[in-house]
Amino acid sequence: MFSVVNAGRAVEQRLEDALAPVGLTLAKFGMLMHLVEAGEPLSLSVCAEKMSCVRSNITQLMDRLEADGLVRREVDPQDRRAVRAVVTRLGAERQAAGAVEVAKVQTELAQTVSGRDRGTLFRALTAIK
Amino acid sequence: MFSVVNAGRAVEQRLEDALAPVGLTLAKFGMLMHLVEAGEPLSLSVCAEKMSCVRSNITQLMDRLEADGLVRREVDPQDRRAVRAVVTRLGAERQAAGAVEVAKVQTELAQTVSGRDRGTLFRALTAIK
DNA sequence: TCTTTATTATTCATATATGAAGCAAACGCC
DNA sequence: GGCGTTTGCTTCATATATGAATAATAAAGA
Repeated sequence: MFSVVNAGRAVEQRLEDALAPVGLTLAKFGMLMHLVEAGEPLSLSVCAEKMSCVRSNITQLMDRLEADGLVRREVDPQDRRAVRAVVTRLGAERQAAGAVEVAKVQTELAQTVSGRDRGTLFRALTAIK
Repeated sequence: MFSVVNAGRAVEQRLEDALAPVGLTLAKFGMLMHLVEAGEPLSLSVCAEKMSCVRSNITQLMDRLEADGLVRREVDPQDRRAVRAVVTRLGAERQAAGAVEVAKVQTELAQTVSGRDRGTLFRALTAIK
């Protein structure tokens, strides 16, 4: 049980280390990734769902992303309560650079686990909820 | 890769949920567990090693544990720079109660993963560093 | 011995995360 | 239309974590 927790933290740390030179954290990269994937501005509520976290966390994350110039807040004209996150040009570039680093980590980790075990691992881990 | 991170977080959350009714968090329980296991006061540096974290984190964790009355700070007479953490009676009781809850989670999780897969899972996960 | 270096803990700034409380806007219903 | 309820976001308090800077003490070396 603790090996699952430890492995999770180890992978997170490796991702953080890989993203740091690009100027991203795992949280920032994750948010940008979802936004780029969506291809359109997302309301902060939707962002919270995608990131599986509470909204107040997104408020703060957006503050930091906005301070970095990677995202812009935009009021939804249809629903004036809603705020939508728009990825800036710089944000998209940074996300792409981060994706390259993340892919490298993925490749490295793939070598740690044999191909035969990978399926078992994936099935077992996704069964944990 | 992300399945490892997600599974790790899911297990952490289950442990947090299981420990909450006892009045513990995972960090607090982990620290108490190491102290009880050691059977003697540990310096904060040693605590940081056991918890695999930075010392300033332990300073804060001890502040909270001390505020809860679960641990006491004691100056080491041999080395007046050092501070040792002593588990209180209440701390030991709380740790024992927490251990029961953690064991329950362990049992639940064991049922999620078939016996045959468990070995593979453990080997693969502990290989990730 | 006296000075330099290393170790120990704390403090501070910051990042990430949660949950409760609050405000503003939209929605439903009468 | 007006009123209560829900929704969307922010703010605040708190927990966990890191890393840099600092103070106090110990250890090593000239």
